[in-house]
Amino acid sequence: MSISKTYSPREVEDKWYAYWLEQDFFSSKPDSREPYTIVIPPPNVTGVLHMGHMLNNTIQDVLIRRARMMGKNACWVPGTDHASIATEAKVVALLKEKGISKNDLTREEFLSYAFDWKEKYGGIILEQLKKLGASCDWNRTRFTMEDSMSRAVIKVFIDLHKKGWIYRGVRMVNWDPAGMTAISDEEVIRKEINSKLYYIKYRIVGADSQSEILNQDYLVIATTRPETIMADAAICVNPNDERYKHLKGKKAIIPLINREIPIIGDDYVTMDFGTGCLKVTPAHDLNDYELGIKHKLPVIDILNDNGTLNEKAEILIGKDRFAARKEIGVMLENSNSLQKIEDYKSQVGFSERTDAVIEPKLSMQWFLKMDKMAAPALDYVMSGEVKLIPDKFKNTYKHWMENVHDWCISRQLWWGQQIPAWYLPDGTYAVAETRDEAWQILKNSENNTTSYSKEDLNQDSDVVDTWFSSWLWPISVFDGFEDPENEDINYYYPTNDLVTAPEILFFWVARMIMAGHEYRGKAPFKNVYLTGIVRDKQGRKMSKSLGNSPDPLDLITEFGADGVRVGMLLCSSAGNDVLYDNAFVEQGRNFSNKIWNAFRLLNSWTVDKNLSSQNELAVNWFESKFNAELELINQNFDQYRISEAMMLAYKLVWDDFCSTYLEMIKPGFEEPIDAYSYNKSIIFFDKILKLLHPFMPFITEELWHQTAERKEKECCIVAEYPKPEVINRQTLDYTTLALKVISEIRNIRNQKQISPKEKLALVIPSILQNQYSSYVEMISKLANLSEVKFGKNKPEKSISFMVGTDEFYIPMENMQIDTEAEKERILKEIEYLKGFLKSVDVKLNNEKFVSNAKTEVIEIERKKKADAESKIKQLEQAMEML
RNA sequence: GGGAGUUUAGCUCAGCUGGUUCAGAGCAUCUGCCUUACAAGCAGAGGGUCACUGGUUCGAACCCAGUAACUCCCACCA
Repeated sequence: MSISKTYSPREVEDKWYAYWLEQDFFSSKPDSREPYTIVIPPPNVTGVLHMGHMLNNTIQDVLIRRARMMGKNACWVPGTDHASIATEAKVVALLKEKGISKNDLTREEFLSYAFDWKEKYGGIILEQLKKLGASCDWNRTRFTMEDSMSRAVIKVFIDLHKKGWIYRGVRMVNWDPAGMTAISDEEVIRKEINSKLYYIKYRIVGADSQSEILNQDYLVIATTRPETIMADAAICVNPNDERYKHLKGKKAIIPLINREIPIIGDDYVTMDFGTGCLKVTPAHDLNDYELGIKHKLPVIDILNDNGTLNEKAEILIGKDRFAARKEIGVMLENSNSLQKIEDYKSQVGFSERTDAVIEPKLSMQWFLKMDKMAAPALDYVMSGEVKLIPDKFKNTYKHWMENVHDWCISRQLWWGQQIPAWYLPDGTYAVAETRDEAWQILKNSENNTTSYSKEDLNQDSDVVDTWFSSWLWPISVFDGFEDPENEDINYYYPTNDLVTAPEILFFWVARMIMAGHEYRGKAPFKNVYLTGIVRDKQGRKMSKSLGNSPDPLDLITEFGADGVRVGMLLCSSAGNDVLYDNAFVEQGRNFSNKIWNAFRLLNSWTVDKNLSSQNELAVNWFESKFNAELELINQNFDQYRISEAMMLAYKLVWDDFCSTYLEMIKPGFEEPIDAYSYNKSIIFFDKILKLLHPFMPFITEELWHQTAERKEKECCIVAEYPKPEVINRQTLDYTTLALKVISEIRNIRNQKQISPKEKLALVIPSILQNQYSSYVEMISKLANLSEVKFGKNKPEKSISFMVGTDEFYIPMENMQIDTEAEKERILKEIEYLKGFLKSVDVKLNNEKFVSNAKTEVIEIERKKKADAESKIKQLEQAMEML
């Protein structure tokens, strides 16, 4: 049977994924084993897989598969997030295409459309994860808006309200005019924008308009938002500002609408910024709002929820705020109220979900007090009970937790958990799960409800922030709210590792810790592995809009899931951004191919049972090598240096197993191999497959079944992860030196342009006879030698090379030896060594060094000196011979 | 404006407690090879003033101070 020269992943991947599912290998139930649990950061239900997911989920799958093989009860809980703003926006857009406006629908109708849509397109991303090989327990798939999880959200809301941590209040919120909802501070992305600073003249009431001194006639105010002048409530100057002292108590007139406003003083105003005059617009700026409260100014809100101007603006009613800004500029110009326009850079907030410019807006919202919850959540991380990997994020975390703001949790949307607050027409309200309970609460309260009936109650039309459901995720996926003592939650909680992006450290990670502490008394996980952001070669974040992101599924088709996984791991150390390049994935594919071909070689051998066992040295060496590397790999895993662990495995397989071990034992063309070597090699390969399985699940499973007859259910995915065994350090050291000798000989071949086919001879210094006698065969084979001798002197016609402090010779009787070149090479070497020796001598002659340095260090220096001297001596002898 | 981080080979990054695993790895590059597992390969080789300037030390990529560039987070200067 001939096997393809290249590995073709496609059928292999589908076949094994289906088989794993069929055998139920991913599913987990509580038992006596130690649990190892990961909850997936739930992707948006409407999302499609992007490179960030690939990285994130590859890491999770590596961790979970390794834990499974190490005998733990591995449970990876998948699911999706309802992502209220993003999903609602998509549904609204879809309805719009059908000619349906959200405003024309009832809440129920809209939600029914939304659920239909979710049923149809939701969860595509989970199907995509399967292509990557994700070994989630799909029976446990959850959705943040399914009934039971929603009930948990409502329960928590009511509980926190009872505790007095949830409150309702008028606040300046970040209003997203595109999403038509308030969003939290964390969802606002600030960007520096090139804008214009408009210098607008406000006439002063009572000033002599004929006055020759223009400056007394009007004030000039610098603003980036001229469209809000109609909402001005005052003009504010610094009371210490000499320029404006005379204006105290006077009034100014808003241009265009000619409304009078007072001129007030407050030292909030910086004198040297702009003109030193500030227009106070309480409805549209947070500072102005606070200034307005202090000076009891009216709030004039001139904007509709969608960002257009309303009738209070008096002019430009119905125009969008940005259109209005332009028009006002022109209008001010025409009415001679504009002094000048300057270019200006300012920080503007954008909605994370819709990218609309945020409008500060006063509105009634629900808030969650954060101070009480933040304190313990900070402790978990600072004490190391929850470890952030890498720990540089500790600082950022601390800073945020110490300056945390109350969390605006209400959203003016329909897609989400509706806030369990019930209002009477007079504005009194109760927080309760049902209308009946709310009615009971209100009846029992001191409020007078006699004039109302239960039917007069209206539920708050807002929903809670999506994060208000996802912060419960590690508990709610195990039904820990509805049934706090159930078997699952007690077994799986707290989970082990969380793998997520640093971007949502506060949105999500910090809040999960808060919820975990509040409702389980324990943080929800022990380690948080923070991946970087996947960027393109130029360092730009990969995004759909830039079109710089490859489609992960295309990559999987082209390079195989294993190749893509390896590629992602190769370019990603924890917490560092990933500069993605297809070259990494290619490297991953090539690695798959390498493993495939190692198998082809093993598979091609015929075993001769009558042959005595050979290659014992090679076998012993690789055994030790494997164990030594396995130890290192495990150490790296323990430190979550997964990329490093991957690279070590890569080198072990490619360099040590393929390039070295297999070449050592490979029989000649069409010759059989002895049973000992063959069986050992199969055992090694088997271990290698297991070692690689967490990184490359598909190819390893495939080959695992090809290398031996396997019983039903006997699969690599559930095989026991190799354990480090005996390491013979001497074998490792001696072999390393022998390999060095081989490499030197090959190098000389290259330099002297001697064909690898031409056999050479080698003279090994006789003092090394003990060390090298068992290596003669191996060296001869790998360096293609005809004869190896032990000797004291340099053969007359020969080339020499050094390994360590020993000089080896390759006799070259038939070859032309360029004596001059050889001399020159040796001289150069001697010169270098002498320089080196000098620097060592300086050190050793330095009394301070000898008296201060550790004895080991001094010993090392002495050895360096001795080695260098011995090398020089040998080289000088060689010179004489020439 | 405040804070954190980064800067080591052409690229991506290791380098742990200051000293032989100290200047490393992978990729890329160059040279020679279609050698009966693999050209998605094999065998070799060449790449670095460890951002810069000082300091501490017998000894600094590593510790300290300053400078520069970049990145991220936080923040209400119109």
